[in-house]
Amino acid sequence: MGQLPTVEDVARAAGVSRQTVSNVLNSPQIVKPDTMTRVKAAIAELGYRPHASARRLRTRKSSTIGVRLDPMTNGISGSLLDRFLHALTEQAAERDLRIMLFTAQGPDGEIDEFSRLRDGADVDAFVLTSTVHDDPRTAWLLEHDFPFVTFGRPSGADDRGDPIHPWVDVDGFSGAQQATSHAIAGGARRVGYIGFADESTTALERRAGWAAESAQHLGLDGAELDALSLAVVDGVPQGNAAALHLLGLPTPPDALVCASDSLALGAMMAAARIGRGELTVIGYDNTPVAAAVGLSSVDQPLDLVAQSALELLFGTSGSTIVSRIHSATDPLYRLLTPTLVARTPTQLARVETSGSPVAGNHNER
Amino acid sequence: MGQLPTVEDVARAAGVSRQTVSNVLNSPQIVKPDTMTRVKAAIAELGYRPHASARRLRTRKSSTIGVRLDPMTNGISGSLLDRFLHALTEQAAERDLRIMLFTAQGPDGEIDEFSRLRDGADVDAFVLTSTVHDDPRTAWLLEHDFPFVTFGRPSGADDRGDPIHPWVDVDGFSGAQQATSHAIAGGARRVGYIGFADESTTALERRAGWAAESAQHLGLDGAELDALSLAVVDGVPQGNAAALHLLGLPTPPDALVCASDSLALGAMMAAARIGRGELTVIGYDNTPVAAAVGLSSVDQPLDLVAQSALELLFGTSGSTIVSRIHSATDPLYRLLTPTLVARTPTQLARVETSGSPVAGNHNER
DNA sequence: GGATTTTGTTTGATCGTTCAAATTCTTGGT
DNA sequence: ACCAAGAATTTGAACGATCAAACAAAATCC
Repeated sequence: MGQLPTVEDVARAAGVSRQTVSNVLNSPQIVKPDTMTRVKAAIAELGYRPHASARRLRTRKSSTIGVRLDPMTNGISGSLLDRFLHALTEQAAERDLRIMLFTAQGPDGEIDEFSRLRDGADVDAFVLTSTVHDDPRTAWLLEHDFPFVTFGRPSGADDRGDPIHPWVDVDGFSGAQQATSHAIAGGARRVGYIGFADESTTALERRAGWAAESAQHLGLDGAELDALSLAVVDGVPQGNAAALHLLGLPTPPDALVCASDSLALGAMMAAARIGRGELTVIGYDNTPVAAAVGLSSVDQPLDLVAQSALELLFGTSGSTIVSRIHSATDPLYRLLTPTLVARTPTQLARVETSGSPVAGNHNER
Repeated sequence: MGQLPTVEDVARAAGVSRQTVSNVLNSPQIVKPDTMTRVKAAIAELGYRPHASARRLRTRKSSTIGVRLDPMTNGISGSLLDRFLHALTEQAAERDLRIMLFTAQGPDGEIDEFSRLRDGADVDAFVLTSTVHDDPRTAWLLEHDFPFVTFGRPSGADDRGDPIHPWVDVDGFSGAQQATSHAIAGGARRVGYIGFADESTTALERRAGWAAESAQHLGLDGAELDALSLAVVDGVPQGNAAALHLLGLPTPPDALVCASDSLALGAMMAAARIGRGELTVIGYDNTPVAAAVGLSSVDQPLDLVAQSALELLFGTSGSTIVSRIHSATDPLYRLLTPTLVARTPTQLARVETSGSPVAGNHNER
């Protein structure tokens, strides 16, 4: 077994020319059925596979998508992006696309990498995650007219009517609304909300979803809603503290909707501790932790997000970049709807049944 | 701005030949300082970057490492592999290597992908994770003489004296030992252990580390150790149940070492519920969850794992595969030592101080 | 100083594929 | 039967880089 077989070898074995072999692979419709089978047999027998780099050199496309691996571990919810990466890799495989990872220090470093990967013809497009307002990365890519999609809508702009670039996102309004609705269906009359302190679209949307549902079905006004909600930094301790605060109010909430599973986990623990283990707590992102502790959570359809992202770049099938003109029938974005995964808290449910709530205790040292 | 510049363009601009430009990039030491600067200036001015695919075609190397993205989300601990992926990507970037992801259904599908990526010259080597006993993947790669490293030692074989392939692993014995030692230092006299039910090297090692430390410093014999330990499937509910069992014994343990953070989280909750919130519980893998709930945990040095993996493939520097001959001075494996991250359970500790209000601000609007 | 090595640079060939144009084979109409 | 038009296939060139060998220039030797 010396060299790997090339088109030349296959051609000789099948008694045809190079180009016909190439046609069998790339333009099957123009080759006669007869020779088709003959060539295919030769390919199978020799175990031929096209040399990816040679093809890329000639066609000037890499069939590869660049994705930056975010250096910061975003705590529990960080796994969301990892799950997205999984989904993207799988969806990409179905189109014979590959995912190439890279890292970079800050936005400037990332733009450097963009430039390097573009000039080296390493990737055909980028998928960006965790974009921010006025992101310099999207600006650079737009300026250099290089294909990309973002997971997360461009904040601030008119992202629906006239999006400045393709994006995919999951409707946070709907997610929070569903969570709230579920709490109400479970008998809650006052649903509290623990959200993010930042001004991101995500943060605003989710709170708005909770507020709208609460206003419509529980008849709460703005002031009451403000009293029932808190905006904090994401994290378990923060969720814990926030829940303790809300539950300590004169008229405390009888359910809690949280903007992340981290916050929800903290809230869950707080509730259990002060003897309110029965309290409905709903998280967001449906992370493994939520599944592990039996926490209801809003699930983002990451498979669909990945699929939609590829559709925006490559069309409904194939692996060739489509230059997209924004049209009414075929918008430049996809807004997907999340679903609520309802769970019964296996862990903490036992707390209430096992009698007295625990006064947890000091750890020495 | 028409075409991207090529070596030809740079050569013309600098008044030299193609090859000299190539030498400046690949063999800087053989080119005269004078022309060197001239060529470099031309490169900078034209913004030239080598075309990766063309180079790959000629050199028959891709400077790319293939990594399979495991389809199953391994619960809380699954993020360990994601963190490894981050580390690997960063380490690879320092050597101008890239990571290419792929997915596959089962070992056979993965071998298919190996074959495809190898034949297409897409990757120079593979990094394998979560290998199993008699793994067909390593067998295939060895048979086809394709470079690879595994994260995780080949179980069963004489992995140290005469390893059948390069591997990197983290010493589970030491990790469990450190965890146990830490518990003893905290005053524990009977340290319980909740481990994995499978027969993997990992499972055996970690238990052995705990057992050795307990035997040496607490004077426990085999029977006592058996009574203090339990082997279960990984997961929060399992950890919970196991902890309840152990803590319900006539002479219960006064600390628990667990083989994963999932188990530890379950154990922690169980302890808190039955009024033993002060119980020392130690997890494994130092996942975000552990950090979030303030759980001491054994941290695997994933940066070092990644770095070592690349060293085994490419030597101490550079991006060219080295065919390695096993020698005593330069072993074919790396066994790394984990470290214990000691934490005080922030969540449960805060209960006792109980009063302190919320850190977050109210949401205005 | 001339022969010999060392060092630096250039030229043709090549990697494996697809494109573009040229060629041969089919088909069908009159 | 003939010729035009289409279908199927073949041939030369090109993608952008590096390799190998040839060449020119400078440094070393006796």
